[in-house]
Amino acid sequence: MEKPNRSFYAVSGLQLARKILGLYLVHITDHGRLIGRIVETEAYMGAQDKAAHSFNNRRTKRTEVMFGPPGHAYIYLIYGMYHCMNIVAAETGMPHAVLIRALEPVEGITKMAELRYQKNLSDCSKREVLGLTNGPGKLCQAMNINKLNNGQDLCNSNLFLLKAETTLKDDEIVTSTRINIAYAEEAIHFPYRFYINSSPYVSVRDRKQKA
DNA sequence: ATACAGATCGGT
DNA sequence: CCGATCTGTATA
Repeated sequence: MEKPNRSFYAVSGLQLARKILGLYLVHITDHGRLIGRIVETEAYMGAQDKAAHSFNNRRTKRTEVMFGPPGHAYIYLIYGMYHCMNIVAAETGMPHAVLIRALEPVEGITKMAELRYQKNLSDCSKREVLGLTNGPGKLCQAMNINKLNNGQDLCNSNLFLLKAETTLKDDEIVTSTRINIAYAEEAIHFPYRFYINSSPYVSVRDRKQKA
């Protein structure tokens, strides 16, 4: 499997959100390789998107990475206790990003269980196994991703993507509105969330999904 | 210097 | 549904 190059990421947030579904997120840590397959994403479209931290080109210490070149990690602390990971999209100066909302655990699952629950994978219930990475905060905990990874270059660090062997068909993907953005006015209704319909690791399913 | 809300999660 | 927990951001 192959690592995407910089130009892979130099597309709009919407395009990238769809494009990275099914790809693998890899984190090489001191305790081994942690790998998950991306099964749910959300696009944040920068200046024009009221749900985005970079809405209206708000440029602060926190949002700065999103204004940089594509293919870097934007990671922030949410609610004082969890982290969320995004991948910066689009060209430099255009602060698009893609939030990774859910993974299917692939490698290092035992370690993920320790990081999430401080216990052995074999002692986890089925519910706990499904809860390993089915949410943006959960997957960061399981993958040992935190603010220290903010700004890392996915083209040149221990945190990166790998392309999948197979590509997904459009009818395997559900498009829906984004989660927990009630403050975002008209953007509440934008169809900027994507997930693999067959995956049991999706965080929230759409009530009336078409595909 | 102060106020306040948040791209979440787990327990009730 | 509620509370945890704390930083980023805006306002002054």
